[in-house]
Amino acid sequence: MAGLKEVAAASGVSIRTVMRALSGQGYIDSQTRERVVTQAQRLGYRPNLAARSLKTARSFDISVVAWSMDELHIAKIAGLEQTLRHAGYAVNVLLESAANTGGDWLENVLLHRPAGVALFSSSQFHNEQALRLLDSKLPYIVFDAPTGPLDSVRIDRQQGVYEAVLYLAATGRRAIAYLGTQADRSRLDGYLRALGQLSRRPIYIEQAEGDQYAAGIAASQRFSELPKAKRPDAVLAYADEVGLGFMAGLHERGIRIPSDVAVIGFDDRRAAALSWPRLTTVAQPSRELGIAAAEILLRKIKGEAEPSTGWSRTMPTKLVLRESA
Amino acid sequence: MAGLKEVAAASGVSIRTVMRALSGQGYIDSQTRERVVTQAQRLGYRPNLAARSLKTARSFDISVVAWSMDELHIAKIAGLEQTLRHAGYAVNVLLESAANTGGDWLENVLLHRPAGVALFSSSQFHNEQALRLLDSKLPYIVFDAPTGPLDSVRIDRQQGVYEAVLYLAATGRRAIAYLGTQADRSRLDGYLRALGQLSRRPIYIEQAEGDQYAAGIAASQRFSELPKAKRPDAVLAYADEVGLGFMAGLHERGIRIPSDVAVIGFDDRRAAALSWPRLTTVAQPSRELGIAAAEILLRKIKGEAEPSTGWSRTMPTKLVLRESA
DNA sequence: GCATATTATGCCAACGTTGGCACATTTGCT
DNA sequence: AGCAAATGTGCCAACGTTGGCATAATATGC
Repeated sequence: MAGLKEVAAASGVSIRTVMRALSGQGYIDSQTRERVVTQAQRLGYRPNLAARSLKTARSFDISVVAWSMDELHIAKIAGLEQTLRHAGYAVNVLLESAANTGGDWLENVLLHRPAGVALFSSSQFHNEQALRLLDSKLPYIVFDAPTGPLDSVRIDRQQGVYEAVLYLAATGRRAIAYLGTQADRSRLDGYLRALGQLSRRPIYIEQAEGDQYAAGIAASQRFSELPKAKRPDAVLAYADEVGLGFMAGLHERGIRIPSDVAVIGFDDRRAAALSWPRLTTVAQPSRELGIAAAEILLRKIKGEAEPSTGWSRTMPTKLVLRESA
Repeated sequence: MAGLKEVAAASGVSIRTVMRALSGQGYIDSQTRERVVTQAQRLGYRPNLAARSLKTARSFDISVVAWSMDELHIAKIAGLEQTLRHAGYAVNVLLESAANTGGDWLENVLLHRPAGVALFSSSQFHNEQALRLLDSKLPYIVFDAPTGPLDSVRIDRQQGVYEAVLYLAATGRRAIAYLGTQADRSRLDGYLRALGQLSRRPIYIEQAEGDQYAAGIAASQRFSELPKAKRPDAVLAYADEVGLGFMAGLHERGIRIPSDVAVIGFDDRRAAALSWPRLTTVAQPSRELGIAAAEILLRKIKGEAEPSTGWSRTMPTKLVLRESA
């Protein structure tokens, strides 16, 4: 309710002086400052952010754009929000699911003139869509963008899988299979790299399309049809959901985990810690990813240089050991 | 980049006329309008929201405040966001976890002068905290507030549990136990109401404090120590996590689900659909809750009456049938 | 005591939009 | 033709903050 004007009147000084007292910039008598600050407090002065944005032609909003909200996004957003808020920015969420206005997402973002944008990559935003960020000249960061010209924070999937496979080998597993699709190279490459190092031949269990849990169950069926001697004794699943489905199918068929087969998932969804046995999995440092994204965004906003190196950042995963492996 | 001024210059009319052309309010020659609209399009006119907010003294932001992001919040936020965006509002997220600035959450909200606030109730925001919303005079809605003076959208937990128990009885279960704490009355009341109707005596399995999954496992231990004849053949768990822990413990002890014991959870977390067997559970209509909250907020903002009835809304749950019961 | 920094304060315009008001033009009616 | 109503357009002030500039008061150096 109270603006600079009211505070000025109450303290018997001009608006300009109130500004100086509150912003701490420029010369000001310390007694005057104290008097003004007291009055501001008493009157409950709150700067009008709209007026400030109008005048300074810059905003303190960051738009976070995602196709849909996913459990995996949340921790990232939390880290992002925390960091940005510390820096005085507010986080604005735009969910671009099909159900929404149908307007163009970027147009929607630009309308709000945010100081920056964070985009969650997904099949809907891949490249053609996301590349438009470059034209917009807005400071931006993309979560988990595919390799390309976009600045992005990513996790090292390849390395994550690599380490998981080595862990399985270290715990005495002889035949380690990869349950996934050929589409995602990074995970597959990690698997192949590890097997190469172990001088073993890869074993593929193809993941069916569609629902991942169902695909896991389907895979367990094919698995159980193998003669016992030829069954892998460890499976690295493309994602937690696949791994959980696979485990469910194994339970159904009386195959024991981890004694008969060890299973490792990927993502560390909450469900991985609530299954039986609890699923060992490769976790992303989600909160840290969010923080890293925020920091990049803030540096971009400040206009710090380093254009040559780009702003991408890849972070390591962490193997979360539970009972399934 | 282009403002009303530029569009006005390009179309050879005054700013005021451009406004009329674009807002569609007041008299305007249709040819002029067309010309102006064309120019606006060509120049990529985007209204300056800050200027608008400043001038009209109202904003089109809604602050969503939560202590932390939770899987269960997301779907609600999605529904909320969708509805609010349709109405021209943007959703602003404030996470008030301990890690944050330490500033007062309400102060933070007020600083942004949102058109309204949606608060996710939690132990941190219970009553003393949330009641301050009333003083703020801001349009607000609380998700899942405890019974009290606050306008809120809630689910009918009592009825949800009631129906779940009746379902268990209908499928031939004779001894239906309640695994939970005495603290939460609504669920317990639903259980008691159902048992009363069935003329059966309640069976309690006390849920330990702390981690819910662990509490479920602990409960399964006590359960398995009962002589077989005295074991309940159905368990209604306070929450999915408890139920999942309970199931895990039963697996460990060779007790079969659902043949020996049926288990029903509460919440329909994602993990409930990824367990083995998949957990039957009481689901909240999350998206609809979000939409309902948004609608209430919008009506409050519009200043529609009905102060006598309040704005609370309770919505029914839905029993999601899976294999665990 | 005077000139010159230094410190302290105030005035004013501007950001882009909006709404009140006034003016100009056209239409409809007697 | 005359007058009122309806239609079309423009001017101007204001929202609260900010930054440039000017002025006033005090301190510093000779």
